[in-house]
Amino acid sequence: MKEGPDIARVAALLGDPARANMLTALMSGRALTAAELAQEAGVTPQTASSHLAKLEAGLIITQRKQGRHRYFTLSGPDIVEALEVLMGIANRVGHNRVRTGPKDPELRHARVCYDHLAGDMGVALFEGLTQQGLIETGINGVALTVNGIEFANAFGIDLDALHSKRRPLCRECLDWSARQSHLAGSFGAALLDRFYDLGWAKRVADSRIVRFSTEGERQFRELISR
Amino acid sequence: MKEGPDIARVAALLGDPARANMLTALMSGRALTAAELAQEAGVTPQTASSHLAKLEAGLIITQRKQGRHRYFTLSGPDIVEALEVLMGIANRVGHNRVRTGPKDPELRHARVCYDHLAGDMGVALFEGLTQQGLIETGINGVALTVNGIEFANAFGIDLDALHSKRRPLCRECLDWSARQSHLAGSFGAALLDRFYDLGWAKRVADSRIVRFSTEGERQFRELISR
DNA sequence: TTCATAGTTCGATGCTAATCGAAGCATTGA
DNA sequence: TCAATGCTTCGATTAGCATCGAACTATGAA
Repeated sequence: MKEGPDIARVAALLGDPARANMLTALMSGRALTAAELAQEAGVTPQTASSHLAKLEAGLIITQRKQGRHRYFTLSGPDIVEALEVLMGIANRVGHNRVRTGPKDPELRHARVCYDHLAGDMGVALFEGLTQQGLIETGINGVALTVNGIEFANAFGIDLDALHSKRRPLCRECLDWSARQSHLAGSFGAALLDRFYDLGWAKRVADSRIVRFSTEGERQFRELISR
Repeated sequence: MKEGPDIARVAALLGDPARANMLTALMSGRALTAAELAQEAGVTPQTASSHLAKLEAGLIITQRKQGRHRYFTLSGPDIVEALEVLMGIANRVGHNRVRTGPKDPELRHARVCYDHLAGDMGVALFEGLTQQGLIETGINGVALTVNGIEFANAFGIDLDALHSKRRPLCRECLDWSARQSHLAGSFGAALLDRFYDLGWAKRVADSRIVRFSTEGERQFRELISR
């Protein structure tokens, strides 16, 4: 027989559309209930239950019972890493889900993509940071420059805390509405969190829309065009 | 509906045992023929052909026709990355088969992981440097100690030049054959470069194997056990 | 107790995909 | 030209698994 870690078993667990949808929904780090995950995946609760049982048996996710809810989370940062690498490959080889996107202008303007900013604002952020020499795109992907590290600290982002995670700091993510890159990875996520904290933007409930306040958007524009 | 890269499609391609075996065989960097891959996967040539067609259609591998042979290679370094991450997960969750890591003993001994040294030699390097107090592992990752800086200068590594790059100087990287850490980051890469320069080791063409000369390995052992 | 909500288990169904034998191309060498 | 090798295509079989309706368990609230 063959030797080595059984990657097929793990990959097969990620290789079902319903399960992949659930897992990407969990990438935000938030714990979600079985019902929420079922809706996220577009399947009935029974089907979701079966998938969740498989993912748990495979130690991809863990669950925590609380009252009559069951909260699921990814079992470790390596799962996030795997999902991000797979997203990168899917982008490269052009395996994108093509759906005639909702024409909702707010969604096109600013929305969350897992846990970071996407849409026109996300693309603007990526371009602004690049223009200012704060991030650089090389053969190994995107990375913070020395100036970028300074910028992050000044903006109130604890890079050490992010570094300690296994997840890559910066990563490109193809924007489906703008067809350009926006910034993913733990730094991308931290930036969006900071925008929330500063009160520049809020997430609209039950939607992927990120709504910037007038003042918030002004300050955001200033930040990326400094 | 959903947006974004279609992870499931890519993961499903990696999620079949036969295909996963083929892909891991290709991780060595060598181009292999359809027949070799069939044997590696333990399936008949017909079945292998079908799998290879799928992998090629999914742009996971590429083929090169040469005479009546067809040589297959992975389509990019991101595939290697994905396989390594998946191996890490499989290890963590205990989805193992008999032995870990690459089959080829030379690959297990010393190979490149992107641009730094991995395998038994890589792990030995990491341990040796730690033992001598040249690097230290803290909550924020690995860092050079004062003695380590001295060591680096004495060994002919220009730390200032490395510092100017945006890439972290030291970084831990889990070795998938030895299941222990080896040293990545720009310092890890610089060390390997230095080994090449000193003639201690050479990279084997069309492969990830790093081959140390007898004398080179002796000096390497001395360096890390001083 | 009774009802509502959250989630699971069971069973049936239907689809997909892996597998291999047999036959078919294509290339090379004699 | 013929034979051998390397690989693919075709067809049939099989097995696994995703899916959902229906029924069941568990928790909480009235």
